[in-house]
Amino acid sequence: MIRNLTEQDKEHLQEALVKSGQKVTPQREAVFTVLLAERDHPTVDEVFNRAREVMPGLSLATVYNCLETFVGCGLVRQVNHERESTRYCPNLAPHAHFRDKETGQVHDIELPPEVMKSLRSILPPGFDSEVIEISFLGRAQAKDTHSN
Amino acid sequence: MIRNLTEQDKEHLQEALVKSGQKVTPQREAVFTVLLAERDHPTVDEVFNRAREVMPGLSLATVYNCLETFVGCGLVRQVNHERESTRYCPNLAPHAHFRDKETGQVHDIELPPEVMKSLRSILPPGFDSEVIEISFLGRAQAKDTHSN
DNA sequence: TAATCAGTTAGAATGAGTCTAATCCGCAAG
DNA sequence: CTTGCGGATTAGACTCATTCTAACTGATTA
Ligand SMILES: [Mn+2]
Ligand SMILES: [Mn+2]
Ligand SMILES: [Zn+2]
Ligand SMILES: [Zn+2]
Repeated sequence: MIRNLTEQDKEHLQEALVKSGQKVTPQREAVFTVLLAERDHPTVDEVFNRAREVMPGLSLATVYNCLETFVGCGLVRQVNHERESTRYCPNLAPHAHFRDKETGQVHDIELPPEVMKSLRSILPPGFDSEVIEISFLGRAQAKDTHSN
Repeated sequence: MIRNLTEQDKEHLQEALVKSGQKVTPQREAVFTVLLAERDHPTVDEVFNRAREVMPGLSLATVYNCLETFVGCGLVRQVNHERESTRYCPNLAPHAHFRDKETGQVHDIELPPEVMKSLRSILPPGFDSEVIEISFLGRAQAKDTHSN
């Protein structure tokens, strides 16, 4: 695990950072690598602990900073469930989140455009929404090993 | 404002509490009254401040306790947006929440059963969800005085 | 009356997240 | 090369919503 970024991932990272006037740094690469390695919606602490394995001097503050930067330039999404610690998701496709009440795992749920449309359609006139968050809470049959 | 509970509201409160083995108390009545008076999704502090006007000795801890009790027996829903303070909503009909980015106000959005169904339909087999939370973020034309 | 027990209360504790101020470091000008 | 600059990193202090604790209240019961 924590295999390296592909060239494509590196370009993605660099482009998004540079486009918003920021730099690629070893810390940012390490944090981004962690996010792409296991798409299990880790918390800041989980990202921190995983990233430290490959960059021991990394600080928690920097992990917060990197993740904030990534959110700011659209590289990752924040995922909140009730009052739990914020989690991070590098899946840029429109999707909802399903949290397993038993395991706490968070799964991505694909969100077809037709459903998005039906959601937008329930807004009364005068309401304009940029962001729609959808989260399910329930139980998922543990039939996959790869957490996503 | 803070008009009294109707008989129907009192019964609703009493039934839900008794059904889950708890008692009607003056504090719980006061907090519930506040929630029904202005359906603007107040935070704990807002509930606290409004309820104190009519019951000056009320403590913040008790407001937390009452609200937790109400959530536990299904009288109100918690509403979270990102990491902001939790808000409370006594609207038991299925609905989504729309938060106005400008004003911070939270509005209820009716959720037709057909939309609920289309949402459930996007869950892959093996995923069973009891709770679906939908929240919009955007701007609402300020065309109504009654906050809802 | 005395015991019981849920509810209330003030204040301490928790902990995710934010802020601050010092340091680091890559790069460009001199 | 040195030096200066500015963004990035860092440790640790701080915030503040929420939770916890332990004492108290007050109604009900034995
Ligand atoms: Mn999965
Ligand atoms: Mn309204
Ligand atoms: Zn996701
Ligand atoms: Zn509501």
